[in-house]
Amino acid sequence: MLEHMKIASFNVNSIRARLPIVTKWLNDNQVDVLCLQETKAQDKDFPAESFSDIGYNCSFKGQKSYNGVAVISKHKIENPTFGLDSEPKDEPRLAAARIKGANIVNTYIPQGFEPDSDKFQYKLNWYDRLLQYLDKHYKPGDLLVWTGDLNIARDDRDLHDPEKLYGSVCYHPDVHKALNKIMDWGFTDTFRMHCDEPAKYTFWDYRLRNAFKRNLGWRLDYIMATKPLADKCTECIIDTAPRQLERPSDHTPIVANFNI
DNA sequence: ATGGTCGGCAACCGA
Repeated sequence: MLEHMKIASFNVNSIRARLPIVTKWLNDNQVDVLCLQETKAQDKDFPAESFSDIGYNCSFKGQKSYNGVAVISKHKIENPTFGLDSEPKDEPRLAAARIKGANIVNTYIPQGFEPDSDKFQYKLNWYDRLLQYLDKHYKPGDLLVWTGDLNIARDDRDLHDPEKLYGSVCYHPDVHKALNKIMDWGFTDTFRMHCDEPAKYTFWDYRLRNAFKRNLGWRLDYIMATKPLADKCTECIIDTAPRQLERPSDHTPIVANFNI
């Protein structure tokens, strides 16, 4: 591990549409690792050269139109892998790697559509399969970061209207149960280590008028760490600076700093 | 406000 390691997560909603925002953000912030979700590009179309030009390596898995994950790193990306162990593997939803001795699992978890749909059952099942995956490949005592767009707001502080939205696919007792099973395996929510305030969001729906300005948002993006790493987490912040630029994503980055 | 806006990609799907 480095003496100092900054890890970030950003759902970009198309890496090609957001390339100027992402490269500017990397130049400004110089994080060690940036995990991306919803890159929405096939591998042949991923702009890897734009990252190597500014000193970053990348590992990515995409598909046409939907999903897609990437790990962007200043350091060597060791043993990059994609997807869950069981079928369907959903490779464009999970990227894992080892960087400077830290294990990284970057996920774009299914949104779930509606509570009574097959897609919601698929989301719940995805969480179960992710727990099996984590338990097979890692131990709670490992240096492990699980990050990404988890498509869940954890509690009333994490969404703008918890009463109205309770029971919707990203704020539902079943997804809370599924996420808490993984948290109980051995993760700490690094943002909540440092901030217990409500209304700190990482996502604002494009479909709500002036959602960002009115702060009608959700906290859906997380940096979870196992105890050995969480003990070293000195800071975790949500960076809304990219929201001020042209054509922002509907999400904004979250960044955690770890000191050895 | 039971609406609304994005991105991909070429008619709608997904969020």
